[in-house]
Amino acid sequence: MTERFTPVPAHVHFPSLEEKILKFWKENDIFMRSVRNREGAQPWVFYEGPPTANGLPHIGHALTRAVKDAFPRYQTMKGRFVWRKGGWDTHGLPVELEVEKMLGFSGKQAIEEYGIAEFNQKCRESVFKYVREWEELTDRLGFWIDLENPYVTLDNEYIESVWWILKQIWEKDLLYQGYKVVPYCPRCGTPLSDHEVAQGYREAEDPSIFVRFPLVDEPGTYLLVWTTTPWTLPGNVAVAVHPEVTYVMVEQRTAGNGTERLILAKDLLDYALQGEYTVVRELSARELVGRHYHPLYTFLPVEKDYCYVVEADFVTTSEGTGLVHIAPAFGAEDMELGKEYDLPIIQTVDERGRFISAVTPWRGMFVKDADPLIIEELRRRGLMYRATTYRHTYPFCWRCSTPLLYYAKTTWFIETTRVRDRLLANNELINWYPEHIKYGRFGNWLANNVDWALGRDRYWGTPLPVWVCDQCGHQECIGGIQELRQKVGEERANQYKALNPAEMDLHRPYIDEVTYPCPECAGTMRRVPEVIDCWFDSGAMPIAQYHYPYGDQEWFRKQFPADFISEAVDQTRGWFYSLHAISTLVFDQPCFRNCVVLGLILDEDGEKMSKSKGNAIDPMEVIKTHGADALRWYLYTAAPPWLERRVSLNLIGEVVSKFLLTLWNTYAFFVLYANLDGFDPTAHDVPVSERPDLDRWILAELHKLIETVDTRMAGFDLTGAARPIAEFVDDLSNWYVRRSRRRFWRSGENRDKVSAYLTLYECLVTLSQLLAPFTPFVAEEIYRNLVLSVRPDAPPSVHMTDFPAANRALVDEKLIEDTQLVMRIVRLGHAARNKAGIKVRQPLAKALVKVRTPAERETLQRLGNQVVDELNLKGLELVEDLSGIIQYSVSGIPSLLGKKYGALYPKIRAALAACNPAEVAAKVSAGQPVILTVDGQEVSLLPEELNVQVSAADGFEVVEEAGHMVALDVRLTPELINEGLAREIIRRIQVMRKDAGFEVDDRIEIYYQADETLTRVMEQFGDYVRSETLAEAVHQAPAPAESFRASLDIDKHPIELGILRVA
RNA sequence: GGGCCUUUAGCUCAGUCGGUUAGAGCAUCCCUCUGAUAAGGGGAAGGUCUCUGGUUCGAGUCCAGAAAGGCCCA
Repeated sequence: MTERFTPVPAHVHFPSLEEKILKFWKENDIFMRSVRNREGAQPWVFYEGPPTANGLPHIGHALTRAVKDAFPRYQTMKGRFVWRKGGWDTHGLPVELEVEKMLGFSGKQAIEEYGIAEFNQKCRESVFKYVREWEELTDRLGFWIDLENPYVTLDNEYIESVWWILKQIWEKDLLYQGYKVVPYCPRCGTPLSDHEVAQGYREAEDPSIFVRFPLVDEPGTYLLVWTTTPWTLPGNVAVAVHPEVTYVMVEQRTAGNGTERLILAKDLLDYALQGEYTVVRELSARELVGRHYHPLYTFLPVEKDYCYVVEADFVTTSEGTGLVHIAPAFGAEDMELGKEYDLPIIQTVDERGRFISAVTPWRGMFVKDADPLIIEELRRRGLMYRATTYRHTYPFCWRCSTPLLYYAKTTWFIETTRVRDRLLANNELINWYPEHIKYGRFGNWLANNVDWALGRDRYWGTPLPVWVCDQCGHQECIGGIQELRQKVGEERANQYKALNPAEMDLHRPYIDEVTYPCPECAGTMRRVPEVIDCWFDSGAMPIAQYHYPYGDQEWFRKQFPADFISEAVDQTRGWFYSLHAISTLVFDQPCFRNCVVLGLILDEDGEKMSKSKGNAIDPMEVIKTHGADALRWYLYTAAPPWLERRVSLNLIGEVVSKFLLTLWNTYAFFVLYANLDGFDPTAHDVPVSERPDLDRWILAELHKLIETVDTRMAGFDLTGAARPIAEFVDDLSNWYVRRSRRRFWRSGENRDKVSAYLTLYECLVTLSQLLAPFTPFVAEEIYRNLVLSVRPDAPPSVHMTDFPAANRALVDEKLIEDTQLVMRIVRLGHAARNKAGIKVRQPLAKALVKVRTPAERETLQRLGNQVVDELNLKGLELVEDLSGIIQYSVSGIPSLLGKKYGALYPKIRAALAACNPAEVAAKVSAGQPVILTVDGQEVSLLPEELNVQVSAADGFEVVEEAGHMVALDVRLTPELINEGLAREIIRRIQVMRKDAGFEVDDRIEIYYQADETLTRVMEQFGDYVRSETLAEAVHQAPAPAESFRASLDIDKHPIELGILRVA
């Protein structure tokens, strides 16, 4: 007989199975077909956040990719057209630094000597260094995304679109050059944007110094000023006080036995001062404002009035002295304040972070290195009051770890502060998962928005397309290649490598060569030297990935904005912001409607995984050990995606044994028996209403599950969707199949068996579809075997099918509840057996069951056969009253009584404990109230407010839970004992069949020799033994030599058994 | 210094509206079932629900504060 379904091995190696499925997908182009299948349907737009392939992917990337995959697969099955274009981020400082490291460079000078062209060529090669590993992980994890036609941020077309965007911003007059304090990396020689700074905060130990600033009009009196950056003192131009802080003047003895007077905030006396002091008097801020002090340094000539006390709201009294040193060149707030008071800006530091030559004592020194020398110098001059150190978090360059300087320089900005309200308004239209990101992390960030520092004084990046006249300073922003060619002139354009179509490269240094005549004067237009922040590149991807507006505009409009994006939480101020900002700047609308923010992955010890710690788990290793489905399932179910979670090989292995194998074996069970029976699911139909309770129950659960999964996936709740599937698989395997097994074993055709097959078949096929977005491999395998084996015209892949639709009519909630009751009674019965120490194989006469309500009683009358069967009983009695074999104890139900009686409840509880429980129980079962006197007050407790518990037994074993009670009759008769022995013999023979390697449907002959007891059992239960073991004959005779034999001891009775396969 | 998140058994996680004895899986131990199963069932052991205070008849749950860890900002 040929098998209808491909036989399923009981032992499965998921990684190999997945390789097979991958091959199938590839050979049949299933991914693209699943996408194209929905062509013309409403698009559901997904954006890929581009990774940089100059580092190896780690487990966190596996999480991101697993999440990014599940929703598009689901939406595709829901009928949406989900285009999935891959992308690579290729520009920026991280890339340059890798190359610098490789070449052994330590700064910009080395790069310029090496040659920008050669350096950028190396960058270009470096960004795809690990692209194969990235592709392998992507592919092997089953992340369906088009990596054959990805967008790449270094492509000329991509750059052209970025230029177009910049021009839009330029035309709105939001792109400007400003002299501002920016976070600046002196090693990289470039300012960083806020979101880059955000990447690099670390604990650091800095000087903490209290410096005397001598007042001009009051010799011997000093402003006591605190700072952690001594190197900024040569740039000092003012001291700020808070208008509402109370200041004091104190007197202290000096080392030279004289006295001095210090001024500082009253609240900070203890923080700042050492030794004894006397308070001379209090001063208001107003008394201090405007008073001049002697400049600490005069390295640079100053023409404006400076070195006096000013007011500022940002002064705090949480630390320091309440007097803040102001150096506009080295602090954003200082710069603002400087503008307000028209203070000079004293720039004492060059672009490499070293003192300029005018700062004679420390010229050429890196400023941080000069700190101790400055402290020493101040000490010599008697201006240092106190110098210690201070631990705090301080920003470092996110890639090269150099401490950043806040440093005033000229650079390019996007005036995002002018669209702040729009940024906030557009954020209102975004659904964040988890929700708190919206007004928390992201919303706060937007509310505190500062202008986007766009320019980078670097080499490998999108060149800033601004040309400036070398004569008159006229500026133009170029928004496209054609536009630039026209400015230059077609003929000349082709002479530039940057513009010649044959070898076009818009990067530096080639673009720097392109000049054209100034339209305003006789000068020459030359490009500014900057490249732009690479975060702008990635934020431009919705537009630039389709080369908008130069590419297919209609396509772009269909693919904007995104329905869904997802990245880790560290992208809040990174990619999420750059997407949102650009979209708001250009189109004034949000760029994505739903954003799933992912938490970090921790190792087994809860430590953050990082390459440097060496505790990172290689995702490919996990996949090779347990498979991609197992990894994916773990990531979906272990915790909601936004929580950090721990990952280990063991935890993922658990998924295999607990979930995947349970599913697999249910599937294997179906195929095994369906093949034996030649069952064809397309050839039968039994209306669900005519199927047995068990079938209708699992179908009710199934359709309820469909609804749950569907709703939750639509609401981006991955974990909420996935976990119930695991519960269903457990129910299906451990209750439905377990309870239905015998129905499949029956020979011949009958309606009950057909019902069972149809039901299990529907469950498995539906499961394969529900699971397709989560565990795409095993889902595919099950689907293809179960469906294509009988319906060759069905879609060739589960991923090309429609997501199942729930049939509400089948969701019989009552039946679901009823079955839960049966399961509970069975559980109590097992507990009772266990308590009595009687194994399930030993039949028992009966169980007495007491339930809580007439409805439950009715349920058990209907479904009690399942209890009898499961507990190996001869009968079940539903009883109202178990007096005689039980004892009672009584308690109130707090949720009811507490609410009703409030503070009296504890006393009621005590009074109840003093009552005779049997009497109370009798009243309760009679439906009468129990009347107590508490605190001289008569209290009437209703039966439903009381809980009666039972215990003890005599010839019975009783287990009770929440009003349900099972009393097991544990008295054994010789009949029952013999039947138990028969079951034991059957089990031993079954084990022998398995050991002998017989097939499940092989027929056998049994030979036995035994003592008197077992011989009698074999005679009495011979037919039973025969039918259970598929034996055609039972011989009381020595087993032939060719049979499979065993000498056994059953309950101290010896038996010799032999089994022989019948041809 | 500020914002947000997390904290429940050795590990991974549930815990609804405040309500009886705080649950499940893994791991350990005992028992058991089994011709689908690497599974299932019953039990033992394992808990200061991070801590302190408050509200309440009653707090894992609500409120306030603190601690630890994480992320982000200054």
